[in-house]
This record gives sequence, C-alpha cells and structure tokens, in this order.
Amino acid sequence: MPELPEVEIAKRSLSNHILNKKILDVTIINPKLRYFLKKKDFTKIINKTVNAVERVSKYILLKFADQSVVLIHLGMTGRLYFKSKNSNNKDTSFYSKQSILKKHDHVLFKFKNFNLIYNDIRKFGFIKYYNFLDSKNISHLNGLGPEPLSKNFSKDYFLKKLKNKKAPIKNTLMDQRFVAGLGNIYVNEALFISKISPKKLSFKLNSKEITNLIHSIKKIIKKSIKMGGSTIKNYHNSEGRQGSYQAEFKIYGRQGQKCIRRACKGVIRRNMSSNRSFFFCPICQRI
DNA sequence: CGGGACTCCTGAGGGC
DNA sequence: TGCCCTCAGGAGTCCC
Repeated sequence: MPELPEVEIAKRSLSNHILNKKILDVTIINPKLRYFLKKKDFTKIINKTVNAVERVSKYILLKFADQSVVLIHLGMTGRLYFKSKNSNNKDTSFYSKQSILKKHDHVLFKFKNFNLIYNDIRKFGFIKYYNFLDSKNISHLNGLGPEPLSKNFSKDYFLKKLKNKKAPIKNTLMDQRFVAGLGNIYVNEALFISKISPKKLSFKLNSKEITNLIHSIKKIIKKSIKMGGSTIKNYHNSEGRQGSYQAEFKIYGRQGQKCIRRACKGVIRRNMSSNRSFFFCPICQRI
C-alpha cells in the first residue's frame, strides 16, 4: 500500500480509530522487521494516549503527550488493520487464542474495544520508538524534500534543483530528498500524463514540461487520495476496504498494450532501471 | 559528491 | 503437481 495516497488513507483511518485512545498493551508477535523490534521500547507506550496521528511522506507518526513518537513505515507490504474484540466470536481475552494469529502479523496494539495489528509479508517496513529527545531529530525524516501537494513543490523549486541534475527525471522523482512521498506507480503515471520520457535527463526538462509535470503530480495524488488510494494484489486498507485508483492507471503495468491516447499508435513498453521497472509510450513520451 | 546497483523478504504467477 | 525463474507500490548501503 505504500505511496503517499495509500499512507494518507492509512493515516486517516488510524486517526479515526485511535486518536485520543489509550494503548492498553502491546504484544510483539514477530520482532523481525527491517529493524528488530525491541520489547523494552514498546513497553514505554503502554498506558499512553495517542495525542496525534500524522503523515510525513510515506511515514506515519503516532505522537504522545510526553513528546515520544512511534514512527511507522509500511515498506512494500506493511499494513495496519483493526480487529474488533466483540465482532469475532466470544474471544475477548486479548489475543489468547492462536487461531486469531494471521500469518505475518508482527505487532498488536491493544485498545479498549479493539486491537490494532501491524502485518507485513515482506518485512521491509518498520516501527520505531523515539523518546522525547530523539523525536526531535528522526533521521528518517531528515532531508526529505517537499510534499507534492505543498506550495513549496513549485516551478521555482524545480528550476533550482534540476539545473545541474543529470539523473533521468524518473529517478529524480523517486528520490525522496527531491520530493517526499512519490513511488514507482505515481511517478510513471505523472510522466505519462505530462508526455515526458522517464529517461529524459532532469536538467533537460523545459519550462512547459516542468509546469505540466507539477500539475500532473498534484492532480494524480489528489485524485488517488479521493479514491482511497490504489489496491494491488488485494492489499486493502485498515478497514478492509480497497482503494480504486488502480482503475485509473494509464501506463503502469500496461506493457504490450496500446497507448490510451486515441491519436497515438504507440505500444507501451517496460524497461528496468536501478532494479525498478518503468513504463512508457515510446511515441508520446519520446525523449 | 552523484548516480546506479544491490540488498533485505515472501508470495504470486508464468513456463516447462 | 512441482520446480525454477522473475517480479512486486521502498529505501539504506555500498561502490565507482
């Protein structure tokens, strides 16, 4: 689920459920994630009330009154889901039965009337605890570029940053220090909509292309959030619902198909760069 | 330093 | 059915 829109959806759902609620207990089911989960960290949030739920780039922050923070990153396959204690048979004994365990569950946060569970198939995600002092300076959040929907993500910003940038524009847009929150799907979509080749070198974008690209990115991200994000391979959000933006994909995953632009006779191609695939129409995204 | 490749991990899907 | 291969929405690290 993990680009900006999907994380934003996860954050809103979390906020609806756990804001101003007290964490009664935490159980580490499987500590092996990107960073090993330490029990002593998680005991520190027991009996604390969630003061704020925020999203920064693809990170979710749970904040507490004493200014400690839990930082969550979903990686590729991380997801947070709720389990109501009353809905599911008579078992109200807090995760006592093995049968409740789902494969790849890692952490369970116990609240009064429900449990919140972090599940992650590939273990690329992480959950980290920061105390008051460390929370002021979370390394993961240092050096992030502007959010795509912010005013700072502007033409002036592009002109300044791209001037001497030799990397292909696709790589630049994936770089979280340039813009925070985009990933492979939305970068591919934005480049297609603005008719820019992913391989075009960043400094070679002209003024009109930059304007189009910024506009496309903002539009796509807004629309995707509105539609609940994208759901691929049946991942779903914490309320069990699926996003529907994947139906809007115009280029991602469409290799071999005809370009959707009526006047264009192009056939969509897929290439690899830095171990990531990218998709483009060789006709309307000519270099 | 910038840029690219490799790495962590599990599962799905295709070819044979 | 099973085996082997490739690929998956991220990002930290290493190497040139």
